[in-house]
Amino acid sequence: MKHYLFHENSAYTMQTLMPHQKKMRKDSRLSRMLHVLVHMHHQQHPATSEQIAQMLHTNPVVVRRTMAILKTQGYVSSGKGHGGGWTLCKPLAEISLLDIHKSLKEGSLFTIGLTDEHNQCPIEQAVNAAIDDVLQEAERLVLQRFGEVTLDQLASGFTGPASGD
Amino acid sequence: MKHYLFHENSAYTMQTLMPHQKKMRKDSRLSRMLHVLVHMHHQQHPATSEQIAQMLHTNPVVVRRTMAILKTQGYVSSGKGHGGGWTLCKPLAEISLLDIHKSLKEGSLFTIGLTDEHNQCPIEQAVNAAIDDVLQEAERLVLQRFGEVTLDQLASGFTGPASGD
DNA sequence: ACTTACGAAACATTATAAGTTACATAAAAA
DNA sequence: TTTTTATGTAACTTATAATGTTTCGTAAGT
Repeated sequence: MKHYLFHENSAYTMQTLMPHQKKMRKDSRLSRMLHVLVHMHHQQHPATSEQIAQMLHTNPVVVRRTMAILKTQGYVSSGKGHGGGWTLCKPLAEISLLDIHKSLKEGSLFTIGLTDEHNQCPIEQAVNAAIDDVLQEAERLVLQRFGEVTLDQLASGFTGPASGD
Repeated sequence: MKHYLFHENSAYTMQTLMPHQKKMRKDSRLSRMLHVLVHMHHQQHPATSEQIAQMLHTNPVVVRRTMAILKTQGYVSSGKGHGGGWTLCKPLAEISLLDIHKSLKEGSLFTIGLTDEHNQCPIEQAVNAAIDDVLQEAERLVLQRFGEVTLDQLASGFTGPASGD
């Protein structure tokens, strides 16, 4: 038989019912990599993982891990030893947000998931179809918009015509 | 000094560089609750957490936890003891996907996050603004679409005019 | 040779939905 | 009244993926 420790402050009800924002650990690799790539364009010499890590407030291993992905896609190259580091391989104008997003092979864009889709229940299927329709449409929109923005636009502070909304 | 055990199969490189889909634990509460609400409409007597749990392939506590949120919003009520359980309080036609989505107070819709937004770096700000613009537009789309679908439409297998696309 | 920097493995941390166990409480039935 | 049924809730566990960290190997330049 288990022994439970009970605290005075109610915990779960707070977390479940109270209207506060949840803060899931998000995938910030896209944001980070875009930031890095634009910076790289502004300097002539290679950027070391150490320097990039300081810029991103993280550590060099995390930087290498993510940059390695972009390397396989040909967006950056790396050099070892003195004077080594990361170098941009393409002009910013030829890299879109979509390119980097796809390179990072992030999983689903959404935190919302469907229930088991192999279920035979027609109601569940209708529910899943309805949600999925919407999410797929939204994803298409995101990918399209990402494809329209190239990194040179970010470099000059230009964020697109819909910026102000 | 730490001692490391090295295995034969390379692990990290596989996970980081190989193009396989990631499968994060998603928030399936929306899908589950919609499923439940439509089912509830099709039966006259209250549904117990136990029955619902079997339908959703989970357990009663998870059901109560999520249903409790919908209860605070007036979509369902609960009764204790014999003949108790959960009862639908509104006609399906008056409940939209958006209503339930908002009730669940899910955090950000997206798995993509921005890097620290208080940073002064104009490049980072431009990057974040560009990503955020797109995500906000996509979120507006999702909320709008969710608002257009009511649960009675799901009950009859109707998933909206954009279904086939 | 020495230093620098990437490459990579192994492990730790974090955050959140989901899952689970335990017990209290209320309501209907026996 | 006692028993059974069912919700209410706390506390704890698990699963998952990005992130963080330590350590060692390796290549390249000084």
